[in-house]
Amino acid sequence: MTTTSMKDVARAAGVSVGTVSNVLNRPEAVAEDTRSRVLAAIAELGYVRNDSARQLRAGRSRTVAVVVLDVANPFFTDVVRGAEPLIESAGGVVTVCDSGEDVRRERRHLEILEEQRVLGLLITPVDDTSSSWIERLSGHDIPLVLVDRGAGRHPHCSVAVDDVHGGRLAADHLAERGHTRIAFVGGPASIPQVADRLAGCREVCEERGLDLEVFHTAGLNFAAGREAVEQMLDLPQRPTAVFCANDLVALGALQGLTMHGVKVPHECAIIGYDDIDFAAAAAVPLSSIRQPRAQLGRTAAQLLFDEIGEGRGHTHRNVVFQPELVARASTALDL
Amino acid sequence: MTTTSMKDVARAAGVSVGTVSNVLNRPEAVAEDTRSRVLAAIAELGYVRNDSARQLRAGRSRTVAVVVLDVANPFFTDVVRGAEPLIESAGGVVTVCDSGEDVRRERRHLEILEEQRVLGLLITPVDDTSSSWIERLSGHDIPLVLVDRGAGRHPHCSVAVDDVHGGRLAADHLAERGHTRIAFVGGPASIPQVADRLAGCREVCEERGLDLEVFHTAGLNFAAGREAVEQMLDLPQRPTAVFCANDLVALGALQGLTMHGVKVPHECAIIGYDDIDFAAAAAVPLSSIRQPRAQLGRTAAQLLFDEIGEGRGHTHRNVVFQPELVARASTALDL
DNA sequence: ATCCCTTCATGAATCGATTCAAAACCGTCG
DNA sequence: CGACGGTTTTGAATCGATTCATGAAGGGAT
Repeated sequence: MTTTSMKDVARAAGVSVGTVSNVLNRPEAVAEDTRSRVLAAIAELGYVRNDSARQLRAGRSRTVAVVVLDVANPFFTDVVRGAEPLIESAGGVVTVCDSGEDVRRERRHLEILEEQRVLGLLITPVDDTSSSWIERLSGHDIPLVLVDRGAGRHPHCSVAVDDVHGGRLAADHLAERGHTRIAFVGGPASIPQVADRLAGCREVCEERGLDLEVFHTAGLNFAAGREAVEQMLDLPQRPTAVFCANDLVALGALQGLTMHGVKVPHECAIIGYDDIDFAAAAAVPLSSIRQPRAQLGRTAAQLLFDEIGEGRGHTHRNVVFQPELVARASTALDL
Repeated sequence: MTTTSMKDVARAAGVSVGTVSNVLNRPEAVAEDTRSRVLAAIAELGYVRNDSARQLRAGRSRTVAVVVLDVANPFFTDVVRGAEPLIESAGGVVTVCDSGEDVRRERRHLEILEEQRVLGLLITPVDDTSSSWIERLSGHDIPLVLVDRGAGRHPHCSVAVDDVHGGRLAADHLAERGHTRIAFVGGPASIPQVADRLAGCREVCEERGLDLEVFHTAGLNFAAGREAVEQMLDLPQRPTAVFCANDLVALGALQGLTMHGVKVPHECAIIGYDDIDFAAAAAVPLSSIRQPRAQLGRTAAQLLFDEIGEGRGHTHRNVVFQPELVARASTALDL
């Protein structure tokens, strides 16, 4: 090994390792000239602290992991961006893990994070089967906050958005625009956000007596939306409006419809969910249900550090935000 | 601490710690019933390996870090997706660091990664001042591969796309569509990709005698594109075509122009760079210069593991891909 | 019964930083 | 000169997993 350790620095500076450690961690407790001698040795040798050793001693790492469903979805990157400043200013290091909406990938990440003894966790669980693993981490004293998801009866902090309400907003909006045959596109159904948004939509459809056709997809991405509309177009009685579980799906649907010559919104309206930046810039500016993305992240980080700070005697908090409708051309009455 | 260590497991199973370690790392070297006794104890106590201790002993972590300019840019998430499978199948753990096109953030990440003794690094450097830090890591035996960027005379592996050629492709295309007043939008100029794309564009403009107006932006994002066109519209002699340094900027520009009632492509054409999925789905489907995103990531990971495997006697390889033009409506002659 | 060989298990040494009780040092005052 | 108080420095113990030389146990063969 060519790696230089504290021992080498100590030797070069003619002091003990304890002193080198002090220079790094409590410089004020070291005499002026000793300190500069040590710093010189550090620079000279190009010494770099070994984080593994520090962590081993400390028993915890400084890492806060954010486990998201899809890093390529701007919704989640915005959530992460919202959380970062607070974490970093608290001396933490952010690491983002992408579960890809796959329980097995999620579990692999959680295993690794547990082995790494992370400081804490912000997680959007893939589905309900995630919870046993989450309880496990929590039982091993790893503080965590559920993101974009209520805690239900589980003993955790959480920040969520009322997805059922969001689903209602979308359906109400379509109903008010005169649509009576509605398609819902999204999946897998095991993802709570998908289920809730659909539930809200379904409530409204039943209350108002609208037809609802559900298209379940394998994922919440571009391709899924494009494929779903292909199926939809084969239907004898084609829906006149599509509610997509998120904006990526909606943009895919929009592209699919356009490719088949179906005019949006005249022949088929579309509404998405999340209101990512791309929604407003789409071929037909996309109506959507907006969630406070950055605020979700910021609040989650806040709750996490509250929990870390308060320790055992901590009372969990569950914050719920309300989504809002953003109406654009894709559901306009006429252009 | 409530954390259980190997010692606890050893005691519970009535064996030595060495044996527990063997069960975990070379199960075939342990007798059947001893092994199951140990595994039972592990399950019973809910024991979880301490990665810090492992790493300390091993001298390296299993983490491969990917340092990108902007995680919210689909270009980079696609590059990461391309690299992941290979890294994970080699037993590595991927961590993504976002420099946000900011040298200071980049440096902070590099410091931390060095302290963590990462296994290797895939990095898209922010600018040339990054290189001193990169040399430092490299000097400390951390293998790294430059991504989306040639190594120049630096002793590293790299995978890049010929950005000068890409810039030429874009400018040639606009020229062939009859444009003679061209705007370039992108920045900061210190980002090599931006500089190269501009250089290629400039070459063509000089060869063909086209007017070129350059708008430097502070970042390569949506907002930057929108703001740049605001300035452009104030010009007495407005350009008839815009070449944007990437698709995010182009989408922003498209939105800005549309908001001001400028018809694309009739009154102003736009061409972007990267050909992200959203480009094809834009308000006006965006012409762009396509790069092999996933392949960039895959190749980079491949080179990294080659270097790790070959050790000291490794010869660096520099792979360069060629970009290609994807013409869509945003530069169409007429609709 | 002896010797050899194979298969398993042991436990001490090691990685590098942190911590803290104890020691060293220095100036001052009685 | 010795005692004392305050400031610095020391060095051994510690965190938890891995490694490897050593040894024990079991099985055949002679």
